Amino acid sequence: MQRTRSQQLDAIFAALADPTRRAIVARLASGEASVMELAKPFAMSQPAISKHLKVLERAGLISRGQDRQRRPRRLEAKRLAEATRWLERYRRIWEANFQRLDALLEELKAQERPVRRAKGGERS
Amino acid sequence: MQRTRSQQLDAIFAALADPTRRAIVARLASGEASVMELAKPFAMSQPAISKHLKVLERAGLISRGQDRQRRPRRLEAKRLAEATRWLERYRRIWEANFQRLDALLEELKAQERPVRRAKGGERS
DNA sequence: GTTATATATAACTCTACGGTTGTAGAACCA
DNA sequence: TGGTTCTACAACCGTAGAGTTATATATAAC
Repeated sequence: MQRTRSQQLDAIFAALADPTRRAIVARLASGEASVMELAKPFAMSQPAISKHLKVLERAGLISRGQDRQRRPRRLEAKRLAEATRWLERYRRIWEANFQRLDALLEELKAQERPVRRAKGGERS
Repeated sequence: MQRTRSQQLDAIFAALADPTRRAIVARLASGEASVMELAKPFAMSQPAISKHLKVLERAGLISRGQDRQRRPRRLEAKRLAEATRWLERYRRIWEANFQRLDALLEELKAQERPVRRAKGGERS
């Protein structure tokens, strides 16, 4: 059902907005693990963990392997990178603007010209 | 009420898991804006936008200024950086492990020694 | 075959979220 | 003063999320 890029980001960020799921990601960063192994550290039922894994999987953050009855999960770094890219982008833009703003304020201060915004509310 | 670092990450990622809020962040990356200005592009009531702004604010991603009746919002790049740091961390670790795994597989293949996992399930 | 282990699914509860409308309050304008 | 503009708040509704227990499926072991 072809998800848009925006829907992908929805899924990725939503998946990471839960401490249990972030802990799972952290755990998987040091190697693949079965559902049981992943469940062990948490005071939570196995189905609950399976649900969390499903969320992470739908977000593309992890994938399922196969080893006998086990279905070990592993990280998919691509999607982590995708989220990172989104964040980095706006952080950079904003930081650039911040420096521009600094420069602008210096300029205005030098000119001693107070600015009153017009009703139309034009944005730079 | 002193939020833990984990709760902060909860709030940040949850805030970014909504397309409207990401669009608002994108908009604010190019300069501060009033609630009305932020609401304009969306087919959504003003209170809805105010709610979204509250979510972003609770996550520390934006802050409120004051200009007459307006309460212009601006980005707080610090928190974007915080989320980025979390993501980067596990992406890097995993990528490092991925390369180690490659090396390990080469090694195993060279030795032609099939490994059967013992019952205890020790993790490397 | 039976039994055990590992995982997934179903059905349910409870709460949080994203939207609505209506209204209140604060700052400006005439 | 009265009216307009901008924002916030309250109450409500529908749906999705995170957990539960119970059960089903799949692979393995005996």
